[in-house]
Amino acid sequence: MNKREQLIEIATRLFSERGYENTPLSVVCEKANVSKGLISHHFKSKDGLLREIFLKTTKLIVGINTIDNINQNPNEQLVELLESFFSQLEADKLFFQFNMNVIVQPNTREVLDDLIKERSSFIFKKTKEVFDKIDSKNSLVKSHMFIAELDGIALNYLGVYRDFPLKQIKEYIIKKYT
Amino acid sequence: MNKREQLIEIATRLFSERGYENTPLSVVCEKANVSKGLISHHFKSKDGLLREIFLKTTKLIVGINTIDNINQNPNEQLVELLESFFSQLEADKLFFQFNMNVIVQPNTREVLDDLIKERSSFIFKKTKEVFDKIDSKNSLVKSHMFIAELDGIALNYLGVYRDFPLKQIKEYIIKKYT
DNA sequence: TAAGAAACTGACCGTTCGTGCAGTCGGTGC
DNA sequence: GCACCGACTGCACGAACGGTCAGTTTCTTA
Repeated sequence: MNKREQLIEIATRLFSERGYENTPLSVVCEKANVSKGLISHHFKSKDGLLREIFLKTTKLIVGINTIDNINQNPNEQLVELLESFFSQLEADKLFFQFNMNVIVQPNTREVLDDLIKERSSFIFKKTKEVFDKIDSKNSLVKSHMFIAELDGIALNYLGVYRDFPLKQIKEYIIKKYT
Repeated sequence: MNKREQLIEIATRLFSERGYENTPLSVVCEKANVSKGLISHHFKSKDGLLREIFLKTTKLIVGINTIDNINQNPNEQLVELLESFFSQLEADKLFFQFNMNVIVQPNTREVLDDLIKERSSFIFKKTKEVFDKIDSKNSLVKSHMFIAELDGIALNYLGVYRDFPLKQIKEYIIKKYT
C-alpha cells in the first residue's frame, strides 16, 4: 500500500480520536510504520498533513451535498440530504469528531481558515438552493437553522449525551421536513 | 486582588482564545504576573486548573437555566430561556468558545468527563420539565432538539459563518416557540 | 544498464512543556 | 518573640515535541 495514503489514513484516525494537539507525529509514524522524515517529505509539516486530511474530508462532504437537484421536488431533496447525513453520522463517528475538533479548536481553526470558509460557504449555498424553492422569503434563515440543527445533533450525539435518541430524532426531523 | 481568582480569570480567557493544549502555563503565569509554582500550590496541576474553571462556568449555566417555573406558562418559560441564551451568546463569545472547546476535544473531554455529564443531565432535566408541560408525549425528543438547535446556533455563530444572521435567527426561533 | 529522481530512513537538534522542590516572606496565635 | 502556616517564588529537571538533514534504497526512464 502507498505509504502516503497509509499515513493520511492513520493520522485521520488518530487526530479524530485524540485530537490534533494531543497526537505527536512520533505516534503517527509508529502506527503507520513509517519514519518521521517521510512526513516532512510528503506534507512538509504537521500542519500540512492536517490540511491534506481536511481537504479529503471536504471531498466526502461535497459528495453528500451534491444530489441531483433537477427532477426532485425540494422536500424530497431535503429528506435525501437528511438520510445521507444520519447514515453518515451513524457509520462514521470519527469523521464528525474530526471536523468538530478542528473547527472549534482555535489553533487548528486558524491553520484551516481558508478551507473551512470555502467548505461552509459551499454547504450553505447548496442548502439555500433547496430552501429557495420552498420559500424564497425566509430561505436564508431557514437554511442556517437547518444546518445548525444538524450540527447540534451531531455535537450532542458525539460529545455530550451518551443515551442520545438518534433514531427518534431522525424520524422527528424527517417528518418535520416532509 | 486575590491571585487565585486572578489566575482563574486569566486562564479562562487564554484557554478560550487559544485552546487548552495550545496555552502553556508559562504564558498564563506571565499574563497573571504570578510564578509557575503557584499553580501547583492552588490547583495541583494544569488539569486541576481546567476543572476549576469548568466548574465556575457550570455555575453560570445553572443560573441561566434556573428560572422560576411555577407561575409562568411553559411557552413563556421557553422564551425566557431563549432570551437569556441569546443575550449571553452575544455578550460573551469566549464563554461558549471555551465550553465548545473542552467538550469536543478528546483529552479535555476526558479530564472533565464527570463534570460534563453532570452539567448536561442538569440542562436536559430542566429543559424536559418545560416540554413536559407542553406535550408530554414527545417531550424527550423535543427537549433534545431544543438543546441541539441552540448548540448548533452557537457553533455556527462562533466558529463557522462570519456573517451568521444571529438577530434574525433569534426572532425566528422565538416566534417558533411562542 | 546507467543515472537521475523520488521515496524513505533514523539519528539528531533546539525548544518548550509540566512539574517538583528548596526556600523566602508576611501574617497570626500563643 | 517564637513557632507555625499558607501564599508565593524561581530554578532546575526529565520528557517530549516538531523539524532537519545526510545518507540509503527504490523507482523511472532513456
